[in-house]
Amino acid sequence: MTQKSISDLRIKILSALSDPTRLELLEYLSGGERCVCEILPAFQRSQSTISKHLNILHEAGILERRIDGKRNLYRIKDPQVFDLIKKVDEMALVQVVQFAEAGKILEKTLLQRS
Amino acid sequence: MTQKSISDLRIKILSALSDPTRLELLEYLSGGERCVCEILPAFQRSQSTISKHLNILHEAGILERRIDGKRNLYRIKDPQVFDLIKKVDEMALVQVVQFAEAGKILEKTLLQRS
DNA sequence: TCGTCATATCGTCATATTGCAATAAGTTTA
DNA sequence: TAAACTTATTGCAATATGACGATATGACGA
Repeated sequence: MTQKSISDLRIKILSALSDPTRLELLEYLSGGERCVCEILPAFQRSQSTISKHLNILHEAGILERRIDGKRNLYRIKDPQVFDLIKKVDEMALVQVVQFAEAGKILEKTLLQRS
Repeated sequence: MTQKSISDLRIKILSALSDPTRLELLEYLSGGERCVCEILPAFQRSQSTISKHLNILHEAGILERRIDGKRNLYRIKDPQVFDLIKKVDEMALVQVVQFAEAGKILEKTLLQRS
């Protein structure tokens, strides 16, 4: 049976989110359930690549899949994932701001010297 | 100059967190600033491996490094990282619970059939 | 200045990940 | 049942990652 320890799961979730295409997929699916046929034209990737990315998100328990006739529909399973991404963005933003401030201080220093 | 787009940064942050050793390092450092010489004996990994992991966390802006004499001290730079990990754990927990519940339902069904 | 301590960095191997084209599998339609 | 659709899966090449031992670097003490 598949081991489902919290530690393994959190690595799985974090790894699933560590890819730009997959983050874009989540953003796309934030608009609601979509079938692969709708997703494909929205992304500049091969069908197999998109399918695999969707599967990785599904395996991580982030997406849910539903089959309807010949279509496979994916949707966000746990919206908490967006809180998580928001948190990451906050952290990233702090760094961008710090970087910008460092630039200003450098600029000021150079001006004072001149 | 290093490009610092939010998108790149969030992938960097998420990738940095997608490794069990690095998550353990963060937990270890939640106790406060520690030098590498203290960290090493607490982990079953080679010195070069730990050093690299610390550097990845540093590059992602999660750790801060301070040199004091011949020692290198690392500490958590942005404690928000723990909120983030907590959020991941919540998501992981939901899945574990769902998994357990599914097991119970299965069990109940089997009992009813017998 | 030499040796030692503490740590980073390099070179290398094994493994994982990502991307694509090709193919398979399951549904619907003719 | 065959053909057409839709999507997953497979097989590979290219690249990234993680681990380790070996080596380099930088600070301190003798």
